[in-house]
Amino acid sequence: MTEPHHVLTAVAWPYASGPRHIGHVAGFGVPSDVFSRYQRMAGNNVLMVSGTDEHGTPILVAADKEGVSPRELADRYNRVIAEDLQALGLSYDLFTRTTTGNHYSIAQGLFLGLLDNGYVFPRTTLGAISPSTGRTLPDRYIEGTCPICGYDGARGDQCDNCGNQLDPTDLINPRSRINGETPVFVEAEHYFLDLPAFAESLGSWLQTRQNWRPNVWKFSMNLLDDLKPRAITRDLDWGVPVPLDGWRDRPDKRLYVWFDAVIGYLSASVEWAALTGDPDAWRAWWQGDDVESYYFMGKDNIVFHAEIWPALLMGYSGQGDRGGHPGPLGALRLPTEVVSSEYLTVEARKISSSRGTGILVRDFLSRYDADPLRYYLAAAGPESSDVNFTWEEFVRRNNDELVAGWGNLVNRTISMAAKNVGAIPEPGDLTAADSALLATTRAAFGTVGGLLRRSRQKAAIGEAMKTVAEANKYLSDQAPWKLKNDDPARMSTVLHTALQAVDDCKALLTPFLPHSAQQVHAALGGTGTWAALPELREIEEETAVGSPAYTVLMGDYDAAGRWESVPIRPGTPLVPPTPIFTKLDPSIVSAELERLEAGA
RNA sequence: GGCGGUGUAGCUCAGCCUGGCAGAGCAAGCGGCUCAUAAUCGCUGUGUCGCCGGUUCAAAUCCGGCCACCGCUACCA
Repeated sequence: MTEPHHVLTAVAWPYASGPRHIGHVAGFGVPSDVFSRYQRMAGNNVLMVSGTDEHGTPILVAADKEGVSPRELADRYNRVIAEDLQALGLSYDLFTRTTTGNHYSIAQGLFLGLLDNGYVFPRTTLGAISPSTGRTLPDRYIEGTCPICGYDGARGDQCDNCGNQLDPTDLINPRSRINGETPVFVEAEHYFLDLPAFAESLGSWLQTRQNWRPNVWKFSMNLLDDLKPRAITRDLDWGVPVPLDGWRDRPDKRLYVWFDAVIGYLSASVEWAALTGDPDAWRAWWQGDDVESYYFMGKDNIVFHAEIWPALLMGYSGQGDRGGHPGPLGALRLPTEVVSSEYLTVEARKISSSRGTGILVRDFLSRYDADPLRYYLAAAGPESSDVNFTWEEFVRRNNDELVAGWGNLVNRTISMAAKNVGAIPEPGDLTAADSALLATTRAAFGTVGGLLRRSRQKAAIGEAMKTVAEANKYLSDQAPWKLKNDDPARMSTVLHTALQAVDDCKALLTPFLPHSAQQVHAALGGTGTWAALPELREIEEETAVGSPAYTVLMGDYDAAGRWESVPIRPGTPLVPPTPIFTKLDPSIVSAELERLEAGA
């Protein structure tokens, strides 16, 4: 791998039907940010993009329920979600939304490119329609009596009682779950993506991707066995218009939300380039020879990122089984890796059946800091299997690992140096123990970095915390507090060495804990920004859906710290620090459990 | 039904791809230190590695079968 190169971090788009819970950010948010921050520190050119996914039936249903327009609902939750992600310190180069004029035109451009290359075709299908609204009624919004087992609450796609898959036309007495009315089944013309026309090209591409997490790769390979054409338009009045004569102005035909949502990675990249004043800048992350792209999501999204999105990119680029030619934007690069997480459950044993309630990000951050949550999710997140979040474990990890391990190391080291020297002390000759500690922290940059490049984040933060333990052990062994009177020169050397180790640990932990890394940076006498944070910015633009302005998350992250041991400067003034992490009282566990039981 | 994942110490999990005396952290016990948010450092115990069978000199690891739980199954996004 030649460095520096261009790294696209493509983060799954949260659906703007409501506020998101910590399970969502465990799957896509924190892992993608840890990865991006590391890649930037390692000197690569990172573009991290995402946004809120704002089309589709669930948003219409939620909006109707509240008596607001879908746009108003999307506005509200776009704002809530963007603020939550900002509070977590997720370093998006652009977090935008799917209801921008730019996104509409890019999505339509991909549709036309695919049509032009023959990978999209029209077909008449029988679909369920809500008679009162004329909108497509997805299978899951239809319920009725199961024709197989007689269960009355069967859904249009599957019976929860007997587990059989159903077709909504099979149901006895079908009715809409939204308003109880009887759906009508009508023939309608829709466009389909010809997935079977990608069977060979997807298969040979996946064969080159065997370094993915094994479950993701196997799952993707299995999908190839049963590729069927998939509808990419719907009978809806909310979404991206279909860019064809006779369709464009129809209020009841839109691109299907999954189709426009995955295109968001590309449209957000283009939007970012336009916002930064260089409209072609996005091409470096989509068309260069040194491009790597990593897609972060929960496991329910594998099919879209390992199958459908690559098919769209191939089709547009003229690289499907039937060939073709690149669309107006040019040929586009396929994903380097699809990094999928499993699921985070919350207090599963105690709460599970009650209502499946989660913990909202906003709720969590109103009472606790972002870094302890980031720490928990990085150290104990659903990286390779489902994991269960418990408040007891959260308190333990915060108190015993963050506060007692890392926070205390920072505090004791800087306090001692500040009180006894008042500055970073000069080192004398290093003993074997001094050199060994520094060699350990320096080596950790290679170890931790290697694990992060391979999406092994739990192991990576474990290795970083191991260096913290080494530094604590070094202080116990060298006992600089005993040297104050007898050998002040040796004390200075020990403190210098320990402070250097703290500075190295700070760098190693920065991808995981940006907020506290910045505090440690300042406590060590550093100035300026070490770990940059995202900010909300207002964008003025006439969009296709009539909104004069919208909010995005952006940031300037390039000036931040480097992934290497940087020598500290003796003489830098130090003052006794204030603790960077807050110890939590164990009583919060029962308080939070009660809050959960109350069914927020 | 099909596909994928998970099952290892009291708890949370790593190890399995590439077989070699069963690991880490926490909790528990003992001791040291006192710079630090009573934080820290050292020592100590713990296992039918879900079950049954196979391959092998050797299996948590490879193969077959079974059980339990979780997820996906394409019109939720």
